[in-house]
Amino acid sequence: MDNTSTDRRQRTEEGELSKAALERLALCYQMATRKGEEGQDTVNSAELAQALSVDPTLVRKDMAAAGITGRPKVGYLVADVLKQLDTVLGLSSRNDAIIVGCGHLGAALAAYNGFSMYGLKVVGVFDADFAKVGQVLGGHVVLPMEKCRSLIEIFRVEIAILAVPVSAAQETTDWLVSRNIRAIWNFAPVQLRVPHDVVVRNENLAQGLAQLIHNYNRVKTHGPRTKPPHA
Amino acid sequence: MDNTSTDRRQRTEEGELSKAALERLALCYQMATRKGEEGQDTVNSAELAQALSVDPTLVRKDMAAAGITGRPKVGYLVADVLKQLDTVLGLSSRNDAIIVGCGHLGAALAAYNGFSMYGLKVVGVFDADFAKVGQVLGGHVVLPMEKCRSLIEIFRVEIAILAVPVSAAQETTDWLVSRNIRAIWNFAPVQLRVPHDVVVRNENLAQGLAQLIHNYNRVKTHGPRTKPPHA
DNA sequence: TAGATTGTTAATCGATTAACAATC
DNA sequence: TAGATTGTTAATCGATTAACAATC
Repeated sequence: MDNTSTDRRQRTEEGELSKAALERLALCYQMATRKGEEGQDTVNSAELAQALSVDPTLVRKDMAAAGITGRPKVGYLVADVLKQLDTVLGLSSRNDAIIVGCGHLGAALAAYNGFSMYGLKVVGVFDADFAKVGQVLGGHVVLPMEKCRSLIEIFRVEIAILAVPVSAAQETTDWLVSRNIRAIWNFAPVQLRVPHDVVVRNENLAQGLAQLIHNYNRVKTHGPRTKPPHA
Repeated sequence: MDNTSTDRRQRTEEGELSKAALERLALCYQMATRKGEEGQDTVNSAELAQALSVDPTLVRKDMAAAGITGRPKVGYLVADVLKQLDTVLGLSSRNDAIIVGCGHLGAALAAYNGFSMYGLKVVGVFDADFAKVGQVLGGHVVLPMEKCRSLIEIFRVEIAILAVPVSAAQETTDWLVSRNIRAIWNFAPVQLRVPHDVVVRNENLAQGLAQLIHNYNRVKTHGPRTKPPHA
């Protein structure tokens, strides 16, 4: 064969990754990071599949969709996986973000230092409650909402982490959108209404909990699923 | 037709709700709660569908699968929806749980008071780090791991909320499982290995973030999806 | 009654899996 | 070369949507 890797690069762009595929790829990224730390420089689809409890074919298909090519008999180069997924998952891009709402969850998020790994830099933390203004959370001084507008403009922030109560969520969202926020990581258990060009990711903890409890009760009553994931 | 509603009740049990369906139903539950608070006593599939950005038919199918019957021209009784979803989502069951790991996230979870709504009662909060032991978080005194075993036995706890670092996650899980924990709400970004009869729900924030950023970048580059959700 | 809304069956669509060819 | 592992095409499966009948 006469090509090395240059001409198949285009495919990367067109692949419409499904939500499920994206989740699996994020997991693959984590696995690959781990493998790298352990000194391995390749991973194969079987290992990844086992860790994700899915079919190896599916992993290979996801890899292909993400524009990652492996080598027969070898697997995927960890370096390739990390580099390409960096791009596909958009992890390599640097983005500024603000946190709005400093209840317990907002405070935890403000103090969480794992975001930087994903290219997110928190440049401001806001709360409407004056009692909270001035507190220091994870190196950030909590600012009043009045300051939010100018900060968004100065840093050209387009990403907001929303951790306000349900009652304020929609209103705050509308305000943020009108100030040019284009992506919202929503921790309030409401379905936000936003224009089509604004991206929302809901992190609905109550929903996650409900699902856990449901499955727990199901297993308790009916026993574990007949078909074990991948023993 | 000659039946009222008694004989179609059985169906409730067999319906294998998919993960996606479960998520939608959890959202329906929230919507119905809201409607109830606003004084409405019915909701129809169109309203719900709009709020969830899905097809009305899908809502009706989910309702049917959950064993909820509506009335033509009226919709679903809010009371019916809440009562039946209480059961289906297992919200009405009361369960004791422990929180393991009291970093920022664990602390936020310990202080979060929304769990009780879902029938979960936190009966103990633990950390391996002695520096954290004795702190009070949301009304709970942080206990050392040594106390964990007996507390699990005394309360017959089967649900654990895991908020330890990645490095400790699998080990802690193995320990908890050996002590008879049967459901784990996992906040560490690792895929835990557990026996088939143990239920795990992953709340992988990094994964959520990766997805948000990916979509944000996509929209920024290619513009919003051609097919608007449900304008 | 006429109209609105549910409930269900059939059609479509997309995602996963199986089979196998390609290739290092 | 023989064997392992990727990559791809075809088959299956499940979930969503469309069409329409049932019913309040």
